[in-house]
Amino acid sequence: MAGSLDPAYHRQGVTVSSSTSVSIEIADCLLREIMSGQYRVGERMPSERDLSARFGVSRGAVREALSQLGQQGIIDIQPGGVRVKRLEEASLAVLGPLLALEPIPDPSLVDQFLEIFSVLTVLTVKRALEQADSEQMIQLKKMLVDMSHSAKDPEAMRPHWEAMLDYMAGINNNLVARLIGNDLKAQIIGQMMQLHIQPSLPANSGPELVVSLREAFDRKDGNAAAAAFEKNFNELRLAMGDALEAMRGSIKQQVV
Amino acid sequence: MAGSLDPAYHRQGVTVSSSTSVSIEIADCLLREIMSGQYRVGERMPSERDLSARFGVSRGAVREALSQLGQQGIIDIQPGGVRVKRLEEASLAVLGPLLALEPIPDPSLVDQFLEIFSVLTVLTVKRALEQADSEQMIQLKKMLVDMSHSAKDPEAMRPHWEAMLDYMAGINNNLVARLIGNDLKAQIIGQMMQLHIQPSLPANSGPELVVSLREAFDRKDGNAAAAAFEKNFNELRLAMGDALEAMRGSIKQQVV
DNA sequence: ATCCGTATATTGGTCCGACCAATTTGGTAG
DNA sequence: CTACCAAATTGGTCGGACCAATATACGGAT
Repeated sequence: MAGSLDPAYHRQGVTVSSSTSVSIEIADCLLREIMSGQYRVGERMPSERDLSARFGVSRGAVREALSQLGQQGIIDIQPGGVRVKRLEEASLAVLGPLLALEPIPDPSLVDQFLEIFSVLTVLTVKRALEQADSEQMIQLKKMLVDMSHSAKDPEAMRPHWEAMLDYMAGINNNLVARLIGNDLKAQIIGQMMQLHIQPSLPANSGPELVVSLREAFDRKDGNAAAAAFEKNFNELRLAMGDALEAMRGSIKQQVV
Repeated sequence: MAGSLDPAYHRQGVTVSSSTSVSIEIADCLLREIMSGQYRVGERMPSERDLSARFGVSRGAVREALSQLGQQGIIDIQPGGVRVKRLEEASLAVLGPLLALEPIPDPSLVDQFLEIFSVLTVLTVKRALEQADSEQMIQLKKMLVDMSHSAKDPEAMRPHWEAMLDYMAGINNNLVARLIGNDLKAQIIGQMMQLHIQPSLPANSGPELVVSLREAFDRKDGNAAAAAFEKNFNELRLAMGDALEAMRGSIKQQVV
């Protein structure tokens, strides 16, 4: 029974998005098995043929699944056998699947993500203000005005928040930072949205950010603007931690 | 002829590592075509069947190649057709192939990488010293002593440098930072090593780092240690830029 | 008993041909 | 011009087959 993939499960799918291909399911299942320590690091995994037999799918599907895990850097796939690598050797692409393993994302992992995201954002903001020309500064101030209109409502403010950071990322044309940001957003924020996790920020958080940014923009002070965002991120980290802990507490109710 | 993959090319391979599988070659070729703007963003690419016919390989191989590019986030692969995405939407995994497209890595891209790597390292160092227990501090000081013995030779110092950062990454157990670091190292540093790019740091760079770190370690001052590494990174960025420019200048000689 | 080289078995990489389901596309009727 | 429907296209999967590289087990030499 272990690891079998009966048609019913295949059709249904756990979440609303039932458009999971077989290979993705296999990859997810294998990732779970690896993370549960079922295969020791460095040890050989079952062959593609064995896996295809065990899951009742074709070898091609298993192959695609293994290819995904290989690109995520959690297995080393070579002629002669597939070997499990240490998690520390993996690629950033494992983060998403890793968080998806449990219904509630690991709070510490989310906090780690936010810390990194904060640092990258701070750098982007700093550089953006340093490099912005007068026209871009006008645009930024314009966006800040739009943002100020919904500063009291964190949920309504977020689109403006994201738009401004995206615009700044465009000014500070650092492709590496952008790519990392894409990965982090795609892998984590997407899941948080799916779970409807809405951390409750302090009521004065938004207005304070707007005020600090206005001042920083007027002086074209990158460090000040960066500090404002950093403060905002720190508040977000605290709120997110509380929100996740709250969800953890209420999960038993859902199970019943 | 365009885009064909004759057996001779397959056998030979450009670099020393001739163990490139067909699917990887296809992926590389397609990436070049995409980056050269051959397919407009959002537009449909040739079908898997067309590509397999054009390259003279099986559809399975093309499929694996497309799967790789899909995981790198540069194409969106759905039933109905494969579409090209914007580079800004891609994943961090494209960095390696992107740098490998040209014989000499793009200096500005390398500098962007170093800036990000610097920021992440600074954070890691700061947190590591904040969280280190007494035993770990002893180990750090021990590593610093080893480092000081080869401080004058940048090349001999690098292993100690990496070992210390790796140990600090272990103390500051931030998996996200670690995974990003893995990706960046694997994708960029590997290629730099392969090209034997050795930026010439200022002679006093190493000793200065050692002195600053010793002082910071004694005070268990994370900010000071982080600042020392940041200074070191800034010097590295300058030196790396010079080295790459020099290589760019001498490349014409190689071509002749 | 230990070590080492060879032969066999296993494994990943590729190929071919086929079918299905979803999407796209084009045309047709309103 | 729009809305809708049917055919063509496309990705996803399947099964079987062969090859080259690797791993493993066996047998001989020390």
